[in-house]
Amino acid sequence: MITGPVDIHWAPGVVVSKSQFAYEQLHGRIVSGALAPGARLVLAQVATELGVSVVPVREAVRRLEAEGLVTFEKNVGATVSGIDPVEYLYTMQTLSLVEGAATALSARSVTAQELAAAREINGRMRAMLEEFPQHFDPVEFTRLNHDFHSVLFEHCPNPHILDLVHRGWNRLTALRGSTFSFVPERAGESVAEHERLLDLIEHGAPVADIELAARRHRSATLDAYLARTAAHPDFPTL
Amino acid sequence: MITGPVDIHWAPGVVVSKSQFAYEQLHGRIVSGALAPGARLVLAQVATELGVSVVPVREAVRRLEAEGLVTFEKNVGATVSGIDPVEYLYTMQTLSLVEGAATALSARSVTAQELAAAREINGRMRAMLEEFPQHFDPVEFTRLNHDFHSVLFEHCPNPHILDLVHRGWNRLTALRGSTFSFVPERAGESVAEHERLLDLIEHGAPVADIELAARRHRSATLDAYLARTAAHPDFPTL
DNA sequence: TATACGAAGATCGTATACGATCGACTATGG
DNA sequence: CCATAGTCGATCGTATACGATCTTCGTATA
Repeated sequence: MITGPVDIHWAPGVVVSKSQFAYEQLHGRIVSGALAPGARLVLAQVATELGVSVVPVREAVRRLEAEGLVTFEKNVGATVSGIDPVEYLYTMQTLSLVEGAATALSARSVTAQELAAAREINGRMRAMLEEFPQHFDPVEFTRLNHDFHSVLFEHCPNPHILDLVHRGWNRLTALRGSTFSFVPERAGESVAEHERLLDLIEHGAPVADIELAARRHRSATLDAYLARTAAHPDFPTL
Repeated sequence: MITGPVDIHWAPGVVVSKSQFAYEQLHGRIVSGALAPGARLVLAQVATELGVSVVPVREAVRRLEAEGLVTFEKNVGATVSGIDPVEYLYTMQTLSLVEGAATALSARSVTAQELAAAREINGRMRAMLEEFPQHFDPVEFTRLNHDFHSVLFEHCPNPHILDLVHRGWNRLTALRGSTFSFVPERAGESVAEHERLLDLIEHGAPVADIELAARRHRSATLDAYLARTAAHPDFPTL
């Protein structure tokens, strides 16, 4: 048996530890949906599958726990996190906050090409609604939605805020599936709001306006969700 | 030698694992300043001191790394994080964002007693400035400042946001020391801004106004810091 | 039948062992 | 004297071993 680090060679010259390898494997499978919420992660079993020992796996699982993708219970084990309505509310509200900020902080750095790319993506989203309204695919629509917003916040110069945005998106897409499967009525409004957001950015609107627009855009989706479930109507909002 | 979990009995009925124990020990020593930025954390050495083996210590260190209190370099080791001007900027900006939100979300839940307590704390801060201006103690002033703000954001109903606020404060106080040692000129303005913030909350001002006031209060301190260092004058702000 | 008790299996938490890696120091050649 | 290659010690990364704990399931008893 091989012992020691045995660094897996990733790209030429790049080596990753086994715990990093285990983390990336599990993270990928959770975010991609291959590991669905509720799936149990038995350390020894995962270790065997990945061809490493339990120690790196354990470390990977703890990292995933810190990101909210996995729930770890003492002396019991790890499962891929579920996300109940309350957790959904918390996560969406937090994402609304940090994504609004990231979008505003990025606004001045978005290039004309990127703006055009975002418009093109939004055009495809609109086309999905107008041309094939009877075959609306919420999964694909949600994916495009992610790509659209990525363009707008990826230039965020504050890596802490950007990291929080990524974590929020990961949690939502991995644990909740496609947003627009839950609130399809938001699809049309989203496309229109995207257009307004692009205009604000293009015309160099005050960053405060951009932040508010991006924030509202997301919290409106949360409101639509809450209206459906009628849960926590008195939860304070911003 | 004792092996196995050996759960330390904390309070009656409460048991914590050794990795939790190690985490709490290290976290406490870092936040309290007993372990200063730059201090090396040699796993085997820490393990001996705490009376556990290296595995739980390693896990604790990784948790601290995720919180930004420790820097862990592959195959080299862990050190208590320093915080350079750029990191300070990132952290303050993020804290400005989440603390503003947490304060606004808490505003409606703050009781009259708590409001009075906050006023009392702010009164002591004012007294420090007015009565003994020649013996201004920035450390004590910073502590009171923390207590003041804690009252205003601790009711935040969104635990994710509240957690981010705590992490931000921890990072700043542990790694940077007392804020008002760096920008003593902000002390007087802070007391005045606190008063305005309390008034807004007491009179039930719109949460958006409260959020903005709380956010500005913090970002003004950041601005004062940046004015001193003259670093990154073009960094985008909210 | 329902409940309480207890034993067995699965799984976790931790200790220990050891190869792998990095940084510093030393030696050697230019 | 400086640069470069080689060696050594300190420390990390991972594998393995094993006691501790939780859950489950069967059995006895009211």
